[in-house]
Amino acid sequence: MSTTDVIKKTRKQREIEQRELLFLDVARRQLAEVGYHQFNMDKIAEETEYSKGTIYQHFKNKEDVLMGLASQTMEKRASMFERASAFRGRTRERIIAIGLACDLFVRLFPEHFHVEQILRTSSLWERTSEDRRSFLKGCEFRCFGIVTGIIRDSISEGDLVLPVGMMPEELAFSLWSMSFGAHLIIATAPSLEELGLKSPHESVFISFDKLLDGYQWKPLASEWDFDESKVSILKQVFPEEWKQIQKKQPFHTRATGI
Amino acid sequence: MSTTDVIKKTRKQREIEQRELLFLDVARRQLAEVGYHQFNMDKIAEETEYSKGTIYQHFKNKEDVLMGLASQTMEKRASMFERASAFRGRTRERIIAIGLACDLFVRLFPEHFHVEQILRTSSLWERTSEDRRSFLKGCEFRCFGIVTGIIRDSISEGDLVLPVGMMPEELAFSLWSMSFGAHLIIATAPSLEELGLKSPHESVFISFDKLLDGYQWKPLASEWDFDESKVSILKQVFPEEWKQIQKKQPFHTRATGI
DNA sequence: CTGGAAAATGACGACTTGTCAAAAAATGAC
DNA sequence: GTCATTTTTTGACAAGTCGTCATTTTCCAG
Repeated sequence: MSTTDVIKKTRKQREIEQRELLFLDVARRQLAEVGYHQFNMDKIAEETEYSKGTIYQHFKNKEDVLMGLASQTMEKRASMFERASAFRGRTRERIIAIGLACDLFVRLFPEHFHVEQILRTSSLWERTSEDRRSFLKGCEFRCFGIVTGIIRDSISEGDLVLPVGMMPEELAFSLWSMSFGAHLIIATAPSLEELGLKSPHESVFISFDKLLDGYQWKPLASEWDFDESKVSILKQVFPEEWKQIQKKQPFHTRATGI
Repeated sequence: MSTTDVIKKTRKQREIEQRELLFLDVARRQLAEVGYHQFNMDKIAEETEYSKGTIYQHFKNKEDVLMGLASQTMEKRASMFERASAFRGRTRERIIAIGLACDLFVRLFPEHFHVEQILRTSSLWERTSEDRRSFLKGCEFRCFGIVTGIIRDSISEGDLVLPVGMMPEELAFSLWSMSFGAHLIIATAPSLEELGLKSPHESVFISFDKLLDGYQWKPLASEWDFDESKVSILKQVFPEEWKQIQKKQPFHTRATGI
């Protein structure tokens, strides 16, 4: 009896988890298709062929659905950061790997990045469960911790000396700001072309390099071929993503030859 | 007759403009008070004591009201950029003046910055009039043009040499990314404190300096006291704003003595 | 089969947006 | 000052959305 109980319970639970994934999948696609303002619960109910009430058993409210999407999104980002950080090389290469992860993330999964934007602007946090809130905070912590970890490594390996009184977190914050700001502007500026920017994604890497040079993070750009490093990183830790992005729009660097 | 016509017409027009300002003032305050999701037309109608229909004579729809707010916001930012750019000093000081303008802008007028966030994330652009769209684009152009102008000046004065093939616009884009990204994260990250960031606004300036050092924008941070420059800039071009910000939360730099 | 528990449903109240026919106000000719 | 005409303002209303909850359906142990 206890065994059947357990089996049935887990089967039921699996069904429920399965369904939650279905809801989120459909929600993500619809969000991408119709946009934030047309996005509504009735459409999700219709497409999944469940009633609205059933959706509301999974999610407290509409914002909670978005928080569910955000959870998947941040999980994905964190896992990409972890892979990037695991690259075997100089610390500056590893931080570039993080930059590459960010680039791949926004270009391969624009829907995910869109969810991150919504997460930042709308006040979803107040209307969601504590569980989801803390999960999301955890992902942010993970990402941030990976970056500060690389920075700490670079200091202990003698590649980097921070200005007096400056904490690794502050540098991590700069990198975060630059990457996030750039990608956000790329995704939302009415017309970067008109402003004279042909390939903003490349610009991000250049400025990234200049910022690291500014901090004197060794080896400096003049002492090392980081374009080659990028290829190594792509081969080693993002082979799948590399293939995918080459179908979409390849990287423009000397080393990749394009 | 023609004269009375003109007088009456302008009086009426003045009334209408006046009313539009009233609507926007109330809208801005309510947006700040209740947030984006509680923000609605009925409340504006109630507080201004006009009917909803009258508001809809001024604005195509709710998004258009937000675009109206955004217009004022961007106008304000552009005017602050213009003042900053007029600072008489080295080109690197002038670009720091822009950074200072950004900092003052977000700290003194958080509601304005909030509108900019909404402008970027929600898709307001599609549902507004061509007039407002082009006005806003114009403001963005103005701001961007001021920054590229300073960069061009720095090149012609020999303070800066861009990497081969790099356009001034790309550097402007980096600065924009960093500033916007940092302020956005500050305004929306659930808890920067927990991540170990005590004074993120200062960090922005430090990274700004490092980025400029990375580009070898002369004079380098090691060759010049830019904290002193900041005080000069505040005195010269932002005296009013400086007073205001000192009431709220003063700057933390060596030169201001805090 | 069956009775009671668990899950699913969708009609409904509350609220918002944007419209438009009707009411009110302004205008100007006499 | 009056009144016909134009302009402006109004708010009731249709349409659409969120989130609830009484009712119905499904499930399953005995």
